[in-house]
Amino acid sequence: MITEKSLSPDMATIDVVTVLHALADPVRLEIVRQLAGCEHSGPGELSCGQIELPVGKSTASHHLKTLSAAGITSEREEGTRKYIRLRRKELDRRFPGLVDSVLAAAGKG
Amino acid sequence: MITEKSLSPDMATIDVVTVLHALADPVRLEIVRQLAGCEHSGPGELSCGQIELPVGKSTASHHLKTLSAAGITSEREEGTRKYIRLRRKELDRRFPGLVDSVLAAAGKG
DNA sequence: GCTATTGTTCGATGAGCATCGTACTTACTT
DNA sequence: AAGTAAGTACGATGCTCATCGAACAATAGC
Repeated sequence: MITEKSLSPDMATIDVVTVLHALADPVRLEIVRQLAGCEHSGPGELSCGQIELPVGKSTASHHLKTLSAAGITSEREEGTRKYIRLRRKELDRRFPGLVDSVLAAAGKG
Repeated sequence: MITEKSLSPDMATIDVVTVLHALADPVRLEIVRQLAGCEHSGPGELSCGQIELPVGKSTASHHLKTLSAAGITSEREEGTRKYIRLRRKELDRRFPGLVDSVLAAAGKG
């Protein structure tokens, strides 16, 4: 069975401070990096388990919820798995250059 | 007397997460906005008192210290006043496009 | 010298949050 | 049906931090 759960907030209502706060965490930034990395070399989405993080499952779940609530990611359920992807297009339209510059910045040691 | 106190951290050592965290606060974002606003229509710097904020003096002082410690601003003392400015050039060189995109994003309701 | 003015420091307070482990739910597999 | 795999929910814990007011320090001006 394939369910579509679209709890992602409307882009027009999304606050910059919320986005910045969501990105201002090492674990969440790493999630975004991995999601961006699979955008052009994969299906553009990852299941929770495919994202490799230095924290436990429940903590990862918390961070993924934070990113989704901030409007940065969208989620899609399929069976027991949940697939996450960057809301790249919408983000770029609302906050031009933000994601790109943050990703470039995150790429630096 | 004119003192130069350069407590600003070296740009090369500055962490993206720290910068994002510093920007992820309404008050600090407003400070950055006002500093950016006076860059090309003024001396490029503001004293603490010239920055209008909806918080008390001690809180403003705390936020200014946070921005400086994150490498986003530099400070210059002159008498009893302290003048703050954006470290724009250095930031742009280390994190290209970041400040611009954040400022543009912050300009949206 | 006295008095504003400017900004910092300190202690307290209250809220938010990153983390963990355990228990639970749902779905897939055999 | 029984077991396993994938995530979520919950309660607890401890840290960080935004905020305030009051006291302090340093300088400028009269």
